Amino acid sequence: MKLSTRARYGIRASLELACNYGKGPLQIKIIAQRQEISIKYLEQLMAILKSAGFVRSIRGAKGGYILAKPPNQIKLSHIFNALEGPIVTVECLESDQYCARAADCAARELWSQVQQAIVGVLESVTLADLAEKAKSNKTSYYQI
Amino acid sequence: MKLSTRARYGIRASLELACNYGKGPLQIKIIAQRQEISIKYLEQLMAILKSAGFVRSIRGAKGGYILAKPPNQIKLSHIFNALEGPIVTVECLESDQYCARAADCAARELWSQVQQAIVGVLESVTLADLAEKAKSNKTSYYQI
DNA sequence: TGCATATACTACTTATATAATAGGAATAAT
DNA sequence: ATTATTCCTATTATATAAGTAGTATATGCA
Repeated sequence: MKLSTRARYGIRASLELACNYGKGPLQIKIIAQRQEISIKYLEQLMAILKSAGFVRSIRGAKGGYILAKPPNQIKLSHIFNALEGPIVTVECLESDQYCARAADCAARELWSQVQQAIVGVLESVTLADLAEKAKSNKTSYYQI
Repeated sequence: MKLSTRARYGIRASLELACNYGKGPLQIKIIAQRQEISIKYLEQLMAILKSAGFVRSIRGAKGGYILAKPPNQIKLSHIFNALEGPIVTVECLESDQYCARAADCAARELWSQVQQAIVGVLESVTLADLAEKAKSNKTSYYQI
């Protein structure tokens, strides 16, 4: 039950952008260096975040990425969802029709509770919350 | 963020055993049939659960598997842990020494919260709880 | 205009884990 | 003996993650 690097890197990159909000574009190169992520790999993650509407890109010299919305309007659940797909612990939770036994399934209820717990946390935190915490921490590191 | 079949199948199999508790051994064949799991694959999962001490096996004709402890003494977190390894959303949570920035890392805090949420649910439910729910549900299906 | 700096796009590669499948050995009941 | 069961080990297929690579396109600035 480990998270993929997609979600981890993507959220760390978004956090960099949140901390840089209002200060102009931030280059992939810089983010990759600070967060120790492969530039080429991060490119792909940024493309995902861009097509999901969370970031805007500015091409060419002095270009880079900026958040498309204020950090306090971006919930972690949104970013997570864009990078890893919907938070679904088991497929049968996606639809009542998936399995004939869904209505009476005790295991399904369990996974539903787990899923709700995860969603609950990610829904309750915005990029602004995270950025504030990162900035208030001594060394301003926010890596994983 | 999907669970592996290991955890899903393994918990459903354990639930079968919990529902059969006190009624003698239950054969893999039966469990596999009820839960629509490959017999050979389930064999391997039961081996894991056995070496983790949750089930006992009785070999030979009329043999099968029984829970090694009463269902109310087996938390779902224990079974999950045996099948999927420790519930750790990111590696850096396993030790403070993993990453120099751990102490001040905002992202790490987030994943820690998510992890706690998951663990919280799985710690709060026992096999007995699940079995009771399964039995009280109309059709006695507890699949997925 | 030309050069340096960025992102954009697409394809490829590699490693790893999951999810089985298969065959036969060992054990126990009748 | 025969049948039913678990036990053990090896193999394989598939998917996904994670990263690498190369080239095209856009922009700022001297």
